[in-house]
Amino acid sequence: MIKVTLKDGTIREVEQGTTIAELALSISRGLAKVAVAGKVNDKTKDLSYPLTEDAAVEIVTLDSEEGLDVLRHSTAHLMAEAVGNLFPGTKFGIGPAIAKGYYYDFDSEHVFTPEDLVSIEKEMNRLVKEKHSFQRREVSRAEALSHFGKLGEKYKVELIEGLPDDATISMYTQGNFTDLCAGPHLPSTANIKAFKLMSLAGAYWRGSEKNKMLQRIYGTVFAKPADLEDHLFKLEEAKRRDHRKLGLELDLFSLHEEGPGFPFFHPKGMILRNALEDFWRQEHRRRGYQEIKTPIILNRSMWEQSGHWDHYKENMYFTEIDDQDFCVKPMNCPGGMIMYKTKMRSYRDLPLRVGELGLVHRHELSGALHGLLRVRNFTQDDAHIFMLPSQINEELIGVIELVDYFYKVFGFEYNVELSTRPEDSMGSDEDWETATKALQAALEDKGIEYKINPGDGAFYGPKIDFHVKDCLDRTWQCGTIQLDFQMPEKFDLSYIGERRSKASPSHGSPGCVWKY
RNA sequence: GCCGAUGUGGCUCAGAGGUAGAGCAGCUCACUCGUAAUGAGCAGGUCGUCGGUUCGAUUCCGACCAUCGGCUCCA
Repeated sequence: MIKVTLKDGTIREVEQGTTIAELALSISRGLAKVAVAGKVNDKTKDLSYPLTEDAAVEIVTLDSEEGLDVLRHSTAHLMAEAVGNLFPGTKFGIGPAIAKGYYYDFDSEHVFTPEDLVSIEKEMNRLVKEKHSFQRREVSRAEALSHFGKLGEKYKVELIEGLPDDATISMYTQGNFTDLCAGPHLPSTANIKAFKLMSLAGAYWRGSEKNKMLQRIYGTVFAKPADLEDHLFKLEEAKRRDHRKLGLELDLFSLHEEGPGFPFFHPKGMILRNALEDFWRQEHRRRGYQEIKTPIILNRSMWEQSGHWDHYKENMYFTEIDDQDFCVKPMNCPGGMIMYKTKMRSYRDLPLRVGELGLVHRHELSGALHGLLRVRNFTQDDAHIFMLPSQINEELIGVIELVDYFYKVFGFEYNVELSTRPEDSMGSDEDWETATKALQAALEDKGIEYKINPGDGAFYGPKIDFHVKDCLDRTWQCGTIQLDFQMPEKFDLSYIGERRSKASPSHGSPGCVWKY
């Protein structure tokens, strides 16, 4: 007999080899019915997993996000099987569970159409009726490679090769479809009761535009039909709240072929903008910010000095004045640097908090444009904080609180990422290290959960990115807090220190708490 | 940029190889009924752009432009 500690803390004695499904049944019939997987010492396992030693076990049900993830992932496999049946020769990419559903990437000669989704859905229904069980099998690396190698599943082979040496490699089979997968899965396809295929999209293998573009099919799935309907209804409701639709109906703004990504603000839209700006000014004034305005066009040599010419050129627009090259600003910081240098600064002046509502232009990829959320010009409510090294932490925390305050006022949900040094960047490793640590420290002091986004920092410094959610739960990178030691150095900024020594201030650039 | 879809009057959409319609909005007149749409009438489109096929294209083909859904939420 072994001892199993349940979620509520009770300890149960069961025979060695008892599966999680049997354990669930021994607890209650109702629980066994909704159980989809188990967690053994915090590791998710199939219901068929036999318990061999004392452990903490939790039954995962469809009432939880974890349970739904199992359902979603299994449905992805189901869809892959259907696609494989209908379109022989299809190669399989990955098919993870995502929020509210799942997707699967396929490499197929056949170009999928919306009509195909209907037939794939039918095939899925057929497979559900056949009640195929999901069978797990653990295999050696060599066996896995040979299995998928023989089938010409090059993406699977690539995945296997990328697995860590000590990884347990497992494959799941249902019906005549076998996939490389860590699991866990539902006991059977029969447990999939409420799904719908949603859309088709192109997606680069592993998200890199250097790789081949695969065809992605998105699907959604829920525990029961009522939940699915509820979700579809909410999607419809969200569409009605799409800012692009509202912008048109309420006569707030418009977009035109004459200027893709360059929005026109109408009188009513300006009323909103002005109200936002009033609020922005009020809150910044309260926090010790002064306001400036710097030019939209500055000469090339300045952009060479700032590093933009070398690191940001592909996103910039250019013009010529009196036979000299000029650039349209993609960022406000260099203007702020020039402003700083207009007079001698003392350490007593620091921190110097300066805000700017600056109109910036950036060349975004045509396919990325989206209403007012991804545009080619926008007013960025930028700020430049010039500060002593000793003031960094406090200032960063102040900015984090400011961003949080603004988002809370408008009811935005957001998540936070820490973006680190990109390949194409400038400055010493030490500076990057210091700056990244400082941002990290500020986040940790505030107790904010964040995830690291490697290589996505600005070319001159790491940043904290705030991703806000839209009505369809899509996230958009909005606010960002950057800490850079590069600009002050490039522009030779200085202040007179306590001992009359000259030193270079640090520059924090809390860009766009919002942008519009 | 890449994959797929779409592109018809201000808006929402229908339509077919032979030179285009509906509703709403707009304008005029009447009604005055008070808070999303009363009646009658009028006006409004080189059917995204440019080429090609054809006796003829907005409808077929191609290119381009724009818009929409996506482009790691990692086996």
